[in-house]
Amino acid sequence: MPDSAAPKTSRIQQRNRKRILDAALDVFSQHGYRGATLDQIARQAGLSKPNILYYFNGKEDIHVTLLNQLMDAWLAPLRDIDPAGDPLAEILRYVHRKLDMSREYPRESRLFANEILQGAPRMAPHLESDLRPLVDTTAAVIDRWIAAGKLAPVDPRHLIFSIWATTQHYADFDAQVRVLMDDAPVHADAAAFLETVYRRLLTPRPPAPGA
Amino acid sequence: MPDSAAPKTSRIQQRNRKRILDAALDVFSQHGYRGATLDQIARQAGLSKPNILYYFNGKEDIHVTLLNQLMDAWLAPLRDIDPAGDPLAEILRYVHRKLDMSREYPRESRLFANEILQGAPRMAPHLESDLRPLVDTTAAVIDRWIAAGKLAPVDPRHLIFSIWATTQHYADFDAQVRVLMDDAPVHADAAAFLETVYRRLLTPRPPAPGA
DNA sequence: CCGCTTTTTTACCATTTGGTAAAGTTACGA
DNA sequence: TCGTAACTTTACCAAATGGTAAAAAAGCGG
Repeated sequence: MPDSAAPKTSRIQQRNRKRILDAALDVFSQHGYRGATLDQIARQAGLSKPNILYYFNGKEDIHVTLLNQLMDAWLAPLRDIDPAGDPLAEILRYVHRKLDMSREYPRESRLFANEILQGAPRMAPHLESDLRPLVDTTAAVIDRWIAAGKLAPVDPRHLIFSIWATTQHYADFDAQVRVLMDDAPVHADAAAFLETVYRRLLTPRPPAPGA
Repeated sequence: MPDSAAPKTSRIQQRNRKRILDAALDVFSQHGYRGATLDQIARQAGLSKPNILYYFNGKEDIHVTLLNQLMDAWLAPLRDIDPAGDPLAEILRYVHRKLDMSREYPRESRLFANEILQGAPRMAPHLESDLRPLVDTTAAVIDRWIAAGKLAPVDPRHLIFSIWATTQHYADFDAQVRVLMDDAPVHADAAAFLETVYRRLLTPRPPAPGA
């Protein structure tokens, strides 16, 4: 019976693992992997350090668990682009979802940013195995939309990069944005701005008549 | 004679300070402030740790020196936007210069990215005193251009953010870009893409005839 | 209520890290 | 070439950090 064994995770185990991961998300996203300490995570989680090491095999284990767990949620909006939908609407919806995630999950955004900034030492395999195929198929979808004249021609991969960059900027560089935008409705304005950017960029225009 | 004293910095002092700062740029940009160690910097610089502390007052001193020193170079392209020039050309030139800097000075880009990501603890004063006024005046220039009908209307601050985000992305998220763009001419393609983006976004179009 | 498993705490430890003291070495002007 | 100031090295620390051992304390099915 290697399969249907008893429920491996007790109530208390589930609660504490969740607490630890939430605290770790706070600390890792703020200080990066090497800057975060188990003591900080323990304090934030309201547990002792050895107790944390009862639930996880070490600092790296916590970090990797977080990364794996978040990867899916992070890529969901890209996965949800519907090849059968209206091209411009699909892209704009994607932009807005990514921007919303920047606002609602800034810790997750910064965790990834930190990891990529340092060369993705603990995430490279996932980029290759999860992200890359997803980007490949999405780029192919966009290329088909362009070929069908439904979108103005652009490089689909750089388009995706620009969407990531512009939306995540509001989470990752929040400290800077905040200095430059004292109490303006940043998120709403950003949404309007990005809507304009991608609408003007992608709206197909009829070929100039002539020749 | 508090002013025209003897040359404070000997040849050897200049050389070693430069070595240390260059090594520190390597290490800080790769691991972030807390992740960097004096031993790493020392090894990279080819000096002993105490010798490094002969030239700088401590780890933080090195970091702050780097940040201050780079701030100017980093903001130069923004400062060079000419209010009397052709609006679209000025913006596009700015975009290309920023993109070039991403390629030629990725360490500097990552150093700043790390600092901002962690809340700009050692740079907040500079953001307030240097960056903010510069962005304010640049935004005013762009607003005037828009009012004069030389650019399509957009929020100038979010425009600046988007330029920063899209150009620095290629340095800061290089690890990700590299996974997704195996041996394509990333920089050239990015330049063409961004040219298209900002040209389509900012080219003023005559108001639709009607009413 | 008992006995066994799961969870938590207490008390440590080895290594790393930023930093210092002080002795030694080198450069260089008089 | 000699003396002094600039520079470098050797030998250390104290604190912080990731991690462990083992005892104590809860939980919990019977």
